[in-house]
Amino acid sequence: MEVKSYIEDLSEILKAIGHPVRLTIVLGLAKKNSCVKEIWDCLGLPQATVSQHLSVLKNKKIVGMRKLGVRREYFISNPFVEKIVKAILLEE
Amino acid sequence: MEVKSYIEDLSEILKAIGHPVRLTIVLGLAKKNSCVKEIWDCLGLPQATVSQHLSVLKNKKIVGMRKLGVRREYFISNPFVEKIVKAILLEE
DNA sequence: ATGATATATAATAATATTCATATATTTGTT
DNA sequence: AACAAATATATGAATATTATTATATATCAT
Repeated sequence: MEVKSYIEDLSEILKAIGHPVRLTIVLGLAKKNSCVKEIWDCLGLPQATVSQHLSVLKNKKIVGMRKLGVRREYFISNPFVEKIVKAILLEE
Repeated sequence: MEVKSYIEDLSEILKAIGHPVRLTIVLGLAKKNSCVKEIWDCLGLPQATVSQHLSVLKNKKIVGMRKLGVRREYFISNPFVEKIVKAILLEE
């Protein structure tokens, strides 16, 4: 099991949200928790693409997931990312 | 000349600092403006590697540069990145 | 002008990321 | 049990990133 430094962890988080689709997903989740279908309907992207990006975010513990029947509801679960999101939303 | 959306610009910035070496450089610059030699002495990395990473940061307008004789002094020039750096330094 | 120091750039091989397509799983409904 | 809907995973080709090595440029001192 690999051990990562604080800097490595942080840079992986920044890199994960440093992708236009994933950043859009995260900013969207900041406004409203959503299931996959809502996200790809909204972004006009293939379902698999959205699932793949969500999976990246989930692996880095940036988002969490709740099962609601067949649906999966995603939400931001990382306080540092929430801070960044707030900084972005203030800038707009 | 390519036109980029706000989200694309932001995600490129996050991606640029989402690399362990570049994040280390940026966090270091937040404490003290430095020239290239100080940075690679300090990080134990080849000079070319540091120059290349600085060049990535410069292209994204994350850092600026001042000539001081043979030396080049780098400094953070992006307010959004400064906000993120502050958020990180508060977390430690 | 020559040499030394600091930095930048070019070229490239190794590696990682991305997106699309196809397929598999899971859950609810009939 | 069979089907449909929502989501996840596997595979692979195209592309991008990374680190290394070698070379080039710029500035200062002699």
